[in-house]
Amino acid sequence: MAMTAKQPYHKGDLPALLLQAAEQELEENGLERFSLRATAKRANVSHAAPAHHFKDMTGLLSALAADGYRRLITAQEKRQAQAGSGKVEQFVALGLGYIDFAEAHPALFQLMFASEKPDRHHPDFAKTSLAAFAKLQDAVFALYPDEADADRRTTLLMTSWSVVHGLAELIISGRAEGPLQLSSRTPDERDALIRAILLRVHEVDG
Amino acid sequence: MAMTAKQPYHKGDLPALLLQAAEQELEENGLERFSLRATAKRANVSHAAPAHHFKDMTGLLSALAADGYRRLITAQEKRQAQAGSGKVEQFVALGLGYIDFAEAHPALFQLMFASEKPDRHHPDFAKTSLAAFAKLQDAVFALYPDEADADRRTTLLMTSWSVVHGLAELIISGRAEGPLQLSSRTPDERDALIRAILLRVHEVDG
DNA sequence: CCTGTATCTTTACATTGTCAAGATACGCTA
DNA sequence: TAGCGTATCTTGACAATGTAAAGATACAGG
Repeated sequence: MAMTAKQPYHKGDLPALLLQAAEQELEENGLERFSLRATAKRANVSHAAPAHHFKDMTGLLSALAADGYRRLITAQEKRQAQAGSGKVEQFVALGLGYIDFAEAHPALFQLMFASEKPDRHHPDFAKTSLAAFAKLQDAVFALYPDEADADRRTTLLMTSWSVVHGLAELIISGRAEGPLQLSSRTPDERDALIRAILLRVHEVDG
Repeated sequence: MAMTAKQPYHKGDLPALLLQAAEQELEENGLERFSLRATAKRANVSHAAPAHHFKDMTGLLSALAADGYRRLITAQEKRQAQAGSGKVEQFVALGLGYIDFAEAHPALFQLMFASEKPDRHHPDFAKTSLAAFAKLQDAVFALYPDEADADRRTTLLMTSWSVVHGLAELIISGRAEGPLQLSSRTPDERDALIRAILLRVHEVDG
C-alpha cells in the first residue's frame, strides 16, 4: 500500500543541473545573497541533495568557478578568432574577452576573483585558473620578444593584468559608467575605448 | 526589589564602539563571514542593540564603509606629505596610499568597492566615496594640463584608476604574490615596483 | 516628581548550511 | 533472476543568522 506515493527520485545529470541552477541563482541574486537551499529548490531536489555530488557549498561553488574560468578562456578565444593575427591585436582581443565575460556574468566573475567561498586548491579551480593566467602571460610576453629582463617582463604582465582586471571590476560595480558611459555607446565605440585603455600600458601604436 | 539584577545598560558612545567592533570582526573573519550578532557580542551588547543606531546591517556597514573612504584619503595624504611636490610624485603617492590602505584593511576595502552590502546612496557613503574619486581625478588631470580633449582625459583617468584598483585587488586576493613577490621585498623595493607599474600608464619619465 | 522618549534587552520567527538517519533506486554477483 | 550492497535522494533536526515586536530601563524636560 501507499505506493505511487511521492515523486520518484530525480533522474538525469544532477550535478550539471545543479551547476546550472547555481549560476542562475548567482545571476539573479548576486554572490552575497547566494543560497544553497534556493539552488536545490530551483533544481527540484531536496535541500540536502547537492551534498552528495559536491560535498559543501564550497564544493559546488569551486566547481562553478572552475567552469567559469573555462568559459572566460572561451570568451577570449572568440575575440581572438575575430581579431587580426598580430600580437597587439591578439593581446587586445584577450582583454576584450576578459571584459566581455565580466559584463556578461558579473556575479560569476566576482566568485572567481573576489570571493573566498570557493576553494582555490580545488583541483579543477587551480587548473583552470592557472590556464587563464598562462594565456594572458603568453600574450603579454609575446609583445616583448626581445626583453631579457625577467623582472621587467613580470612588471609588464602585472600592469596589463591590473588594467584589465581593474577595469572589469570598475565596470561591473557600476563605477565606470559615470565617466565612460559605456552603456550609451555602440559596440564599436565601446571596443575602441577599451582598446585605448588597454594599449595605454604598452609602447605600441594604437 | 530584585535590584542589582542584570548588568546596567551600556554607557558611552555605542555607535563608535560598534563601528570599531565591526571592523575588528571584518578583519578577523573577512567580509563574507561577517556577522552582526558577533559584532554586538564583541561590543558587549545584545544582538538587537545595533538596530537602534544603525537601522540595518546595511546601515552599519554603510557607515563603516564611509569611514573607510575617509581613512583611504588619509592614507593617501600621508603618502603625499612624504612625497615631492611635483605632479608626478603626487600622483604616485596617491596610488601608493591606495595600495597601502588596501593591504592594511583588505576586508574593509572589499566592503567599500566590491560589495553590495552597504548602500551607496547612504549620504555619508556617497559623499566620502565621491571625495576620494575627486582626489584621484584632480591628480590625474594635473598630469595633463594642456589636454583639451575631455574624452581623452577621461580615458587617462579611468586607465589610472583601473591600474591602481586592479593591482590592489590582485594583491589582496593573493594573486600578485606569485609574480611580484611583494612580501619578500623591502619597503623601498616595493614602492619602486608599484611606482613603475603606476607610471607605465603615463608618458612621463620614471 | 512624573511623564514621555530614547536606549537597550528579551523573545520570537523565518531562513540558512550542515549533519545524521531513513528511504529508494540501481548494479553486481551468484 | 533474485538478493544484496552501494550510491543517490529525502526527511528531520540543529545551531547560527538577521530582523521585528514587545518589554525593561535610563534619562530629560516640564
